[in-house]
Amino acid sequence: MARILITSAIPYINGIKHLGNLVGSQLPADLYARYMRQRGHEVMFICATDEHGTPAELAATKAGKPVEEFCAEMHAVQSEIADGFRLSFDHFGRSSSVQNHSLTQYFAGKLADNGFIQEISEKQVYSNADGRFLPDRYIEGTCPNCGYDKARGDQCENCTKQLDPTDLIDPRSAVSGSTDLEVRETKHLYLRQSQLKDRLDDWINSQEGWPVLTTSIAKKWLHDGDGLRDRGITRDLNWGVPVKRGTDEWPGMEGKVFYVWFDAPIEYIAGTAEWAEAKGLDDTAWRRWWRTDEGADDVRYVQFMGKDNVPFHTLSFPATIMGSGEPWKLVDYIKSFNYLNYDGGQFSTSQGRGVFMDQALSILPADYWRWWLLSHAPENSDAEFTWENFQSSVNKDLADVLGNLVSRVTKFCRSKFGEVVPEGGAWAEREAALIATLTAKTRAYEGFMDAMEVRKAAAELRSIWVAGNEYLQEAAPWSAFKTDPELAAAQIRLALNLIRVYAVLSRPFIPDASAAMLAAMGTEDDSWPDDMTAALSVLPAGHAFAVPEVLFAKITDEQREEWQERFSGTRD
RNA sequence: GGCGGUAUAGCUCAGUUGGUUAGAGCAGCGGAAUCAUAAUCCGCGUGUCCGGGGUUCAAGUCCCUGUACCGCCA
Repeated sequence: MARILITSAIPYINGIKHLGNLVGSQLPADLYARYMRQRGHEVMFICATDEHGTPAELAATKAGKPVEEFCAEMHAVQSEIADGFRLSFDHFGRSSSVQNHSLTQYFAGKLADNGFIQEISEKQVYSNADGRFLPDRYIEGTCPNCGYDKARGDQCENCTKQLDPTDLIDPRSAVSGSTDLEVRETKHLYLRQSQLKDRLDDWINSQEGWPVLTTSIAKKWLHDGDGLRDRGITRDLNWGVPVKRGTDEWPGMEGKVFYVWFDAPIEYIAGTAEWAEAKGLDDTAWRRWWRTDEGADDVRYVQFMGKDNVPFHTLSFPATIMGSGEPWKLVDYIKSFNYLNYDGGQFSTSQGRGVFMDQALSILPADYWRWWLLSHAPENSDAEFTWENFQSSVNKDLADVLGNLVSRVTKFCRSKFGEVVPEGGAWAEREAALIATLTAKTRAYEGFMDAMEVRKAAAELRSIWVAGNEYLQEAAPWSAFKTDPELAAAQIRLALNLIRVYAVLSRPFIPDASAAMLAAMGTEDDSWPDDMTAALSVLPAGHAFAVPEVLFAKITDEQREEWQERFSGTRD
């Protein structure tokens, strides 16, 4: 039994995430966590909301609420939706937790002690009307290059020229529209990542089998231009982790907070601490997952994220860990994903384009989405969601291949033998051949799941379902019943057991249907089929079962067209 | 502009360190069966592997170059 620590990139608090966000981190992480638990490993699966930063403050203002209240509400909303998708987090934390405050301050202190923090004075735009410094992209004005009047302080969206806020003509606050702006001198802390460049480079190069997407992005940032740059880790904001050096005040940093990207990954650790507190456990309970000198030396740590998050997880966060000079657990494997597009374009949170998590659950059960998203996960390149593809995949795979198999077996048995596993007869060559096939396919499936080859695992699982239909078609118990009822009984006894095996194997992908299948079979035996022959004998003759409701209703053309129309525009 | 990714059957995609007649699912066509959510099973693919060069006994698979689309640029 191994110990596996799994984290999913933490979603930003500012609103409900879309399906592209889900498939890029939380969902594959959940697949892996569920699978590893089923295989008997000790799993710690942590996720959280990423709550700090300017967008959260502005969203709270727009909602007319204090930012703390806004975040608490949105955390509850996101938590409920995660439950709806059956995301099996051991803990769904918050980056605004007291644990994260103290750990973030702790790491900053250690980094400063070891010389990896530098104080730099810089000039930033301050808005008197808003009473705050404005990040570059919250300053608007006329582009000096093309004359576009809604250019942002970081870049003109019209002519794509990179800008400095001070370049803008007639600059104004994007928050209030005020032109009462001034440039002020302010001091910030920088993480000297450049000092750790060689260590990071060696570490990345020593990794075997990481996705190309992960290493290529990391190397680009390490070697592009002047190499890895230092990054500012503080901001002039109210909402965030106050800048402290460990537990001490940090002279000159009064009223400032750590920048969101610095405290967010630390929340993986803090979230585990939150888990311990919620469970009423002491610090040793979470430290054994994170301190290699306190029991974490045998932990395998796997992170899941979309490609936009790769730089932080391959460089910035490891720099924080390494720079601390302490034996905190570094990630062992980074599984990264490309983007999921929506019907010819991008999913867009700001434009409300695509299907959002709450909307998805309002029209179909979680299993439909889980199956489609995972079996089409954007592993090797960007993938695309279309309603036609979704409808045909779900109908064919779930309703026809799996759902119908359960139906035909249970209903046939009920009509010929009643709702109990029939007795009599014996397996023959055909059954031996099926067991050999299922054994080989199950081993292949395990291999793909171990390797986090999500699409391939889904394809293999599907082929395992298909093997059941192939067997039934060949064995044809409906024919055998007429001439040799004992043989038909043996075949159906196997087929009923097959349903239980399928429930177990399918659970990481479609947990609700899996539970329904086990319930219908009247068993709580969810042991993994290490030995297929034994696994297909778990339900003995005489065991009662029930014919379940239709597991997966098909998506009709009318539904598809309606949803296609409903989600084509923008969200309210 | 710089960097990165992707371009394979009508559609969605696999193709390991270069090596037998380039594969899968879906859709389509033909057939079997009738237990089942008209579900299942079997059979059927002459694809300039984006274009053009090159390396090699051998390239979808490596190198150069062109084109298209996508993303990132702290």
